[in-house]
Amino acid sequence: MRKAAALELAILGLLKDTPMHGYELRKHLNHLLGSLRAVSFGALYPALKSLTDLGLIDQTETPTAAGPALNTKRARITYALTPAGERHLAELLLDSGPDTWDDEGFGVRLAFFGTTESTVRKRILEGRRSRLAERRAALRDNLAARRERIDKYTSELQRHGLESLDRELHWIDDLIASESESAGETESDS
Amino acid sequence: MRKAAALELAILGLLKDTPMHGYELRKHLNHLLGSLRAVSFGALYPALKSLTDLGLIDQTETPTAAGPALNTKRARITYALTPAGERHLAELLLDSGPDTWDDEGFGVRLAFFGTTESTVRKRILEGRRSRLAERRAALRDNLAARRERIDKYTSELQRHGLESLDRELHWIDDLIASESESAGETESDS
DNA sequence: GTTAGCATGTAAGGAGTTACATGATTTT
DNA sequence: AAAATCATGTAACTCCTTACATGCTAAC
Repeated sequence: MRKAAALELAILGLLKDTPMHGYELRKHLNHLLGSLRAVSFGALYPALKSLTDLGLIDQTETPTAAGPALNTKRARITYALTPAGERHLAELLLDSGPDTWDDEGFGVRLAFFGTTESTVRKRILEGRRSRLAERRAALRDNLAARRERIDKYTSELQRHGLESLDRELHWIDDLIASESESAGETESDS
Repeated sequence: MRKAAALELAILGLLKDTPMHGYELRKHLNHLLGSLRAVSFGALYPALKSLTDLGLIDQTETPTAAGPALNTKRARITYALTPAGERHLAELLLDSGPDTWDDEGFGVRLAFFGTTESTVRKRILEGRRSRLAERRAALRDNLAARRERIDKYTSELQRHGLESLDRELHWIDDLIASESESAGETESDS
C-alpha cells in the first residue's frame, strides 16, 4: 500500500463529500487541519497533480469564457474522486497503524471518524493513547532525572507540557469510553 | 542576519554550556526539544558540519587509540563554540521576531530564557501570546460558522483544541505577569 | 566471541516553503 | 480604471528522514 501522507487523505476525504476546485479545497483543508499547519499552493497543486496521475481523482474543466453563470462561483478546474479514488480512500480509512497515532495523522483521521469503522476507530484511539502515554513517561523521567539543574523557565515549560499531556490523555479516555458505550447500540460488534 | 533555524540555535546554546560530541549532543537536543520532534543523525551531523564551516564551532579530536581513559567516556570529536560562535549566539538571543512566536521557535527560545534579556523575553512572550490569540479567534470563527454541519468527533476535536488554547493563553499570561513583577525588582536577574 | 550500544558520517529522496509568473472576475 | 481577490500553476530551495556504511568499546 502507498504511503498516504496526511495531506492526500485529507484531499480525498474532502473531495468525496464535495467536488471542488483547488482554491476552494485549500480553504477547507486549512479549516480541517486547524492549527496543525497551513497548506500552500505550492504543496496543494503538485499533490492534486500526483493524485490525478494515479487515477484517484479527475479534473473537469469548467469553462470561463463560455458560460460562467452555472452558479455564483466561477471555477476553472473541478476535482472529483474517481471510482478508484473512492476505493483507495475506503482502504486508507481502514488503516489504524502507527501513522494514525501521531499528531498530524491523528488529527486528520479524527476528522473522518464519521466514516470510519468502529473497530478501526477504537484501534486508532488506543494507539494514540499509548503514544501520548509514552511521551508523558519520557517527560516525567526527564523531569525527575535533573531536578536541580533546570531554570524556572524550563521547568515551567515542562510542567505545562505535562499538564497538557494529562488533559489530552483524559480527553482520549473519554472518547474511548464513549466508543465502548455506543458499541452495543449502533453496530453489531463486540 | 542568517536565517538561524531552531536546530542551530539549540546546538549553539547547548554547546555554550558544555562542549560535547555529537552522540551526546543529540540526547540533550532530544530532551530540550521534548515532544516537538526528534533529531536524527542525518540532520545533526550536516548541521554540525555547516556550523563548523561557518566558523561558529570547532572540532577537537579526542584520540581513542592513544589514551581513552581521560574520563569514563570515550569520545572522538568534541564540539565547542568559537568566539565567533559565542557572538553569533548572543545575537540570536536578541531576536524577538516572528520566528520566535511559532511552536518550535518559541519552545527552543524558552529553553534559553535564562540567558535572554528581560526586554527580549517580554517581546517574545507577547508575540507568542498574540499568535495564540489569532489561532483561537480563527478556531472560534470556524466553530461558529458551521454549527450544524459537523459530526460529533470534529466538534469534540475543536472543543478540546479551543480549551487547550485557552489554557496555553492563560499560562503565557502568567509568565508575562511574573515577568512584569520581577522587572522592577532587579535589573540583572533574580 | 558475539551482541548491544557508542560514535561518526554519507547518499538519495520526500514533503514542503517561498517567490515567481500569469490571468480572470468582482468590488470600489 | 484600479485594487482586491479568485484561480492555477512552476522553479528553486530548505530541511529533514531513511537507509546505508563503517568501526570502536563494553558487557554477557
